[in-house]
Amino acid sequence: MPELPEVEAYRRLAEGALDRRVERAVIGDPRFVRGPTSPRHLRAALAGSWFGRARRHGKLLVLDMEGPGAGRSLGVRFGMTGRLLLDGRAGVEHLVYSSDRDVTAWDRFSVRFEDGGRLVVRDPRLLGGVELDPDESVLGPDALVVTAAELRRALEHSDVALKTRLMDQRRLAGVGNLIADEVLWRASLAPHRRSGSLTPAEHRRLHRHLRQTLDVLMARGGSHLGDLMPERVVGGRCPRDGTELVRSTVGGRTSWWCPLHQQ
DNA sequence: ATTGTGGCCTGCCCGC
DNA sequence: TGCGGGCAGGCCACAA
Repeated sequence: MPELPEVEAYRRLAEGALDRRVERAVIGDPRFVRGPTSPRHLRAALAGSWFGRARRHGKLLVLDMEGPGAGRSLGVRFGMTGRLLLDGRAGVEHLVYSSDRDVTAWDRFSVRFEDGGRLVVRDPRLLGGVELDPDESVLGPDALVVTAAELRRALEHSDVALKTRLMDQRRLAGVGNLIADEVLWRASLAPHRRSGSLTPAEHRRLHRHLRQTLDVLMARGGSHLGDLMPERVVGGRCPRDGTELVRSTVGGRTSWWCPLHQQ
């Protein structure tokens, strides 16, 4: 599913859409337009402009506009099944929990450029969305570049479960359910640990594994390519020590973890 | 302010 | 073979 590694791949793909004048935007499903802006207003804001920059903040892709719409930006969220295509090419080939089928009915939003190319957001389940001028100030530091001090500030002084806090996009932006399980497994920390209970050594360990895990998953090409992922099934075993994994719900999310080495 | 919960959305998988 | 129930989780509205 689109967590930070996928959205980063989408961002790189979207760089191929820069400096190409928009002929028109096509709203495939009005429900996909989020925020206070109407679909009609969004179309008007995009027509004739072009994107000058493709940025990523956590799981949010931000396309800064130039030309008539200079100063505005288009935010794209991919939910758990969203895919980005540019001129028919996909940013990510495979998405777990989504469908890899080529169904144009799932094209919820697209931008047609004057050169004839298209940037398409394809999302079977409509869990993503596009928003004009998304509020980025509500997002925590990006997980890919978060410093140890920032991560500690995001986690300390809280009785909430560690995993819940890691996935709170206002505290730390970019970590979703699969990556949270993978990082905690690598860092030997139990998902239900109180967020504020980490020792300085555990803070350092978690920060190191967060950065390392994101690097590994981006190199492998997806958030679903972690070492723990194949074992996130009934009867799955810890790849490190062979212990049968426990499945529980933490913060309303399905969590798999090793009861032996994650504490 | 912070935290928890339920609902949205729909393709896909499994069991009958 | 077709059918229906359950499942997946990011995000948001809402409640406490």
